[in-house]
Amino acid sequence: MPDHDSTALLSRQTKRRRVDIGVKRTVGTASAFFAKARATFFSAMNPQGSEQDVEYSVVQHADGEKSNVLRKLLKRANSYEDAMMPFPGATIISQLLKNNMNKNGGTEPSFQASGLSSTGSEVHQEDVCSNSSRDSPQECLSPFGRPTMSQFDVDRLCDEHLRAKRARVENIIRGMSHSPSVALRGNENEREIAPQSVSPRESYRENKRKQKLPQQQQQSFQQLVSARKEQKREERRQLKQQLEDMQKQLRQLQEKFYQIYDSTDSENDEDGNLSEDSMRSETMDVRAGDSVGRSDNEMCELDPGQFIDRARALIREQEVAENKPKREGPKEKEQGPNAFHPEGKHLAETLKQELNTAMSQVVDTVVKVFSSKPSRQLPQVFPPLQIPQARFAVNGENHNFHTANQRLQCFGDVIIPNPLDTFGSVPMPGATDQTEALPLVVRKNSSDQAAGPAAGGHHASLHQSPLSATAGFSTSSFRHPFPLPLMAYPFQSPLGAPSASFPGKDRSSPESLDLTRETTSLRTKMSSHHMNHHPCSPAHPPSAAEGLSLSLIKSECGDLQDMSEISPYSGSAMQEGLSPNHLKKAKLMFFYTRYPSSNMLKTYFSDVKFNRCITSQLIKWFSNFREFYYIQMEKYARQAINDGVTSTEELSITRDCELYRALNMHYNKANDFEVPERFLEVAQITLREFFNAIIAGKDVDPSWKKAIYKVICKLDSEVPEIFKSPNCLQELLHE
DNA sequence: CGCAATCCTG
DNA sequence: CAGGATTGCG
Repeated sequence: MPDHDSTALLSRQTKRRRVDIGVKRTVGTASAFFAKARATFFSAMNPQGSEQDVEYSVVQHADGEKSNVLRKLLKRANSYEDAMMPFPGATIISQLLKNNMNKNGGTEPSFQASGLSSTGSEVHQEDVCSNSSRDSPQECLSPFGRPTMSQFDVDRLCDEHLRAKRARVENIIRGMSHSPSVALRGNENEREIAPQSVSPRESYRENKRKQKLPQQQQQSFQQLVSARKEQKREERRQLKQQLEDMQKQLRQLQEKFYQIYDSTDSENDEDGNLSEDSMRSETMDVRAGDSVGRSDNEMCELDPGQFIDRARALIREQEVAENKPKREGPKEKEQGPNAFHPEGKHLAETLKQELNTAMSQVVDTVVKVFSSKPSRQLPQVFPPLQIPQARFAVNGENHNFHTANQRLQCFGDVIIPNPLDTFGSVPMPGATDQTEALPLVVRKNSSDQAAGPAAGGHHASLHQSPLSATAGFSTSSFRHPFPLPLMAYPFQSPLGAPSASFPGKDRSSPESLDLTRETTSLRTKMSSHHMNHHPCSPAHPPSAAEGLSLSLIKSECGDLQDMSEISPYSGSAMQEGLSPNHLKKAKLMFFYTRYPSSNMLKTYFSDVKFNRCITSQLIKWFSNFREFYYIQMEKYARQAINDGVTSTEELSITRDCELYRALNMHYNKANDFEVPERFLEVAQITLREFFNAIIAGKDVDPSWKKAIYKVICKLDSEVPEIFKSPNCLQELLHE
């Protein structure tokens, strides 16, 4: 006779007996996989990537002269950009410009992307410092809080050339009565003095100190993540605004340009005006057309393709504006104004050329950034992603909004390797489009870079600097074990958005942050495992501890092995953690498969950057699902027995039975998913198995469930293809 | 030994 | 649901 006290029975049966049902272990993290990941990883560090960076920087420097022209004109844009600092990725153009502008200050926060080429990072650091100005510590950090990691020697190589060009351009600009030349010269002085007055060593030390700053900002990561969605939209909007702003500045320049014609060539008064007018009208036309599609709303939803078109239009507009005087001038007057004024001609040509080139470059860069990722045409520094392209084809979580975000996320990734963008290399942890916070799940140490091989090898520098090397940091001062660049981004965390609280603020009650349970777990884990190693951590306010939790967790997870795993840079579109949505998806998948293999999980969670932690967690999830499932089955079976049921025929599972409701409540709480019929069948079989086993008194055997497990594990059915889509939830639940 | 499944606990 | 413990396989 079965024990009527099921509770007692259960506890009695809970002798530590492994009920391994012998389900074949599908190992997705086999060594072969490691090898693959490693290969990818190394390929990511191939010298070509680094050299490419350098080349880019050279180009960029050569363009320095152009910045001088634009510098003044864009000054306002610059201040605007400052206002936007909180929005890291948003200031692509501004940053590009700033790169150039900063040249005069002798500081070159740009090209930090070179940090990617780890090998040179240390060597270059001295350069950086030799150039960094002592009185502006901020300059060692990018506006995004990213510490300056390296500086290319090419800076100096170009210096002479740049100065010559700069002098020329400045000369030209001085001729423009309305242009303030003070700022220019001031900058120039700075540039002349600052770099040489600081010894490289001193600067280096100083630089190192400064680099610690970002670490504290790590705390903002959580909020950052939660805010990323908002940020993306804001980012996009800001970027477009900047483009517009640049347009304005360009127009102003052009106006000045024509004013000069007026003042220097009174004879050509009419001509000049005409040209200007025509230019204006044309510009206005373009703008009028533009503005139609430029409402904030539309901008948010503007898809990269459109954006490219718009950018091209911008270029065209500029070209038109600049070519007009050239053609029309000579046309209306046999000999254009230029003919009479060689200097004016020179000015015109120079300005046109430089403006055109500079502007085109900027725009092209932005466009490239926008367009490259969606097509997965990543720069060489990025190893080919193994994730199926389909993932991106399917994007569009029902809302255009999400689509845009997903692309933006790509955007964030792409700018990383772009040496032209100082801040581009700032990782965009929130670069994912998910609305959920990053759980940061960690359980065991892991060394493999499973499915994320691609994601893995992005930043050579990160990979190259072994954690062990930086581990020394993580002592009393709670320094971050990561390579410094990693800590940077939290600074500018746009967190501002959703979680109004700012990262920098100390937070006595982390819970108020709407932290996910995972986060809490992390904290727990951290305290239980790492506090010893970080004597100071207990003293830190929750905020600080929290900031570290990510890195700590990750380092634990990575176990000092594959840096790519802990690199927030890993930057691909892959999520580094499992989100609540992933959990939900897993639960729904449970309706189809109770015993998914790790490979299957990788297939169906293709948007997740798999590593051992993630794999284990997913497996654990399904283990938990099974646990609940079997417990319910056993409970229900015993209940049926107690209710006098004697035949399995009487046991059936319908959509309105208690057991089903319990299961549905657990795996499909929102009840927004139609549970497949097959699941009912399996559940019924399971129930009957339990029933029969209990009736037969098999439950006296400590491992009596094992037989049932064996049966059930064969009943897995195919998971619908739609679950392979990262956005399957939206697609499934809105059908 | 690492991994995974399960059991158990919180 | 996660962490820890236990167990057993390869």
